[in-house]
Amino acid sequence: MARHAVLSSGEKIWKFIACEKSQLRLDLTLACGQSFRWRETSEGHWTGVVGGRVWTLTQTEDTLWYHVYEKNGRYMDTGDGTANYGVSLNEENKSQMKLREIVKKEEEQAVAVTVQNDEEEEAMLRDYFQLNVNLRDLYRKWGAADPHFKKIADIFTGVRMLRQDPTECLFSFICTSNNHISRIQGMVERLCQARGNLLCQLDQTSYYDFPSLSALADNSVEACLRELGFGYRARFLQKSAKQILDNHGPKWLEGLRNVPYVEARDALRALPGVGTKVADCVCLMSLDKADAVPIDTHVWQIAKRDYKYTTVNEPKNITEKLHKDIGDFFRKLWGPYAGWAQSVLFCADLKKFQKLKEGLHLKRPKKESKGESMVTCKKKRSKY
DNA sequence: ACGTGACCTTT
DNA sequence: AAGGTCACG
Repeated sequence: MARHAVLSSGEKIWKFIACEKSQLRLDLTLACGQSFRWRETSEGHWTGVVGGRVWTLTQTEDTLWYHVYEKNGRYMDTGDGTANYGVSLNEENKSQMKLREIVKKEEEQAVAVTVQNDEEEEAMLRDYFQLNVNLRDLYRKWGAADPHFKKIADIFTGVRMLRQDPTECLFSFICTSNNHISRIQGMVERLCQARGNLLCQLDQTSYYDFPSLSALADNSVEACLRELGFGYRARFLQKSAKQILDNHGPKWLEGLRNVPYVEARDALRALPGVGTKVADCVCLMSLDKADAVPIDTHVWQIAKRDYKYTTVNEPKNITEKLHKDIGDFFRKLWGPYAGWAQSVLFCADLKKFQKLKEGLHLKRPKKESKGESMVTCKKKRSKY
């Protein structure tokens, strides 16, 4: 059985893109809860599915290395040489000259196909990581406008917004309501396993594509997902898929990339299981709305704790008004890429990344947190 | 317009 | 209680 590629083994063909760690940190970007489909398959090596293909990524100081697997789980070599043999051998009547000519032409075609594949793969990664956006410049700008950001940013460099497939993003984030990351990861994995196409197997691990809208809209989906532990979200997923196909069509989600932020967000909110927060996540992470700032309980905590964000009559839960006000607050502070900046602070607040903060002296004393994924916010005594 | 509780399941 | 949403008053 095929194995996961490892850079140090040297036996595999790795391709690469020049990319500094200030522009991209795989460990932070792929594990901060934007996408739920990446796993660290060996140290510093991340394997996941993008664009219907299985990839392993790793990086050195100024290089992003990538490997794409064949659908059957074998490594992609220099092209499909095997497929060409039969054609040549069948031409028994050809002279040696003619045969050589054909073989040469086929080789050239194979090379051309390989080059074309390489270019396509690089383009896919550049698109997925949005490498045309200069993250270091953005950090500089955010840091200049916001001292707290600057303090965090020196450690949490390279946290970059992915440009995810809108269908995967929407249906993954419908799963996030009232939920935590570790469970969401398992649910999304089971969703792909149950309704997505098998792409390849590596080291006993099967990789599946994210299910299509029509696969998700199938009537059997709700019961199936309830069996798989999705709870009340099972119905939201099936109903949203059906509603999109019935009311808009299969290309609709992608089309929202060319629609203004608020309009796209409101369109998404019409779907079952999609409220303001989920809609903002989909806008930011898959629909090119860099100024969408998803406000969840943790971002609210961050706003209160680190930005002394206060409200006259503080509600128990996040209200629609609070969504807008906190969003506007951060958009004013960080500018048109506010959603990207927010994701840096969100990432820095994840419990699994707290060890990176050692040496950074925070105002608040360290306290053992019972929270699963986030640092709990210490309540202000004066308020009670 | 807000405030509240139910909703599935797991830690 | 977990990265909310929906249906009520």
